[in-house]
Amino acid sequence: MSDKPIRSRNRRGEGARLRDDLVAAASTLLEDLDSQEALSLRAVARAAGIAPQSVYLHFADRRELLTAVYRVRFTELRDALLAARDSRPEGDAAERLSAVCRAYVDYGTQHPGHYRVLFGTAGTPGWEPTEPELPGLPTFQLLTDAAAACGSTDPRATATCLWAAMHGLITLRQDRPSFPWPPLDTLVRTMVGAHLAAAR
Amino acid sequence: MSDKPIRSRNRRGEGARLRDDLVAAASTLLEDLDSQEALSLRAVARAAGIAPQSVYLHFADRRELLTAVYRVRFTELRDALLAARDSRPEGDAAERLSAVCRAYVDYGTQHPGHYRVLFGTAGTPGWEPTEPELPGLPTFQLLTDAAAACGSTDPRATATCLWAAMHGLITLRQDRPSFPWPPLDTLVRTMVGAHLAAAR
DNA sequence: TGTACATCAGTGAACGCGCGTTCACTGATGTAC
DNA sequence: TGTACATCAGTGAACGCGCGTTCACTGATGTAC
Repeated sequence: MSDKPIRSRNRRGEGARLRDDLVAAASTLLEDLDSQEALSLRAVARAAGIAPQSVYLHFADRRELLTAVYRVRFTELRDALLAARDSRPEGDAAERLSAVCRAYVDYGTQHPGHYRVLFGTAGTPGWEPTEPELPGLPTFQLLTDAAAACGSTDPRATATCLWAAMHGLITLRQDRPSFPWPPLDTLVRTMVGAHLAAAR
Repeated sequence: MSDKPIRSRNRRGEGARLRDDLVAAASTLLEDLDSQEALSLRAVARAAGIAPQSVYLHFADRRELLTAVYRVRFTELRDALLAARDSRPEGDAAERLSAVCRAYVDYGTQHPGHYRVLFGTAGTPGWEPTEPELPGLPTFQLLTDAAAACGSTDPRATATCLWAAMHGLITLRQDRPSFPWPPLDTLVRTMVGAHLAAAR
């Protein structure tokens, strides 16, 4: 129950290590929280074994720490989707679309806390609506391209619907575990299958 | 900027009015919050023009107040869906399904704060996973029946996918307003149309 | 009809809590001379 | 090779805040006699 885990001071010149430790500690804590708003800077400091004010050595404020976590998670998800896309031969468009969707749903259901950092209720820390750069867009393009390859007449609408369906499935399943959910496999096949049927 | 709006004490025997006022004040505040966790009992008391401890005259704790709001919202949504279903002749199954979905998405996009109380991240206050009664199930049945009438081979999977898609659409649109969303009409038509195509 | 009293609809004051953040500081360690 | 010193990696102590909740209370009002 000690809130002072043994943690030795970094050597001179290696202070930046604490930054990584803080991001890691925040990630771990976020796994068990309902939203990033529930993560306190002091809890991160406790988990990392340092004084609360030491967080300010590496982050200007709480928000900046959360943005750092966000960047790590976003890269993770993008890599998972790219790997799924490239695991299928170019020719089989329907299989490729299914694989990408499956990877997205898997990431969300297997790492609910990580997923919530990316797409949780309170928006994305550090990426305000005013910010011109939309980090998710290139990744979303991956879905649009896959839908287009399947013959969708409106690939952007199809991709948006699939994204919404997968996001809804991930979050509802997590938030309402007592609902009698059909198996994940069935659901993903049903949602992708429906849009494939409409494209034909 | 006064936090003491004029509010006259209820007459003897009419103390229950405060209860309604509190639910109304909480509802108004929740319209502008990201989740029910962000709603404080003290803020509700301020909005209602009473002392914080007076909330305890009608609710055992903060959670019970939120449950009361939840009940109001759930009835609202159910009535909206029933009205949409009954606005179409029995024969046209596809139109009925579309109307119900359209009503659900409309409720969610027109009252984002209310919708979040019902299906927000942190779960439903007062309905724990352990509780046997699932208040949403009869309402969900409405969607399943409509899907079955359209000829779906697995109405429960179809209804679940549609629910997830609509939920995802509502929440993502709200949380990521800077994403280039296609028009709502197009999206609802695309998602319902896809499942209708698969059912044929 | 008058009055004592019970009840009702609240309030005043306070509690301990965790929070984000600021300021001044300390002690170890590498480096210039 | 020795030492003064600058830098680095943090900490100690404190701030004001809003929170949920508890306890004892007050003053108006309806009612029984």
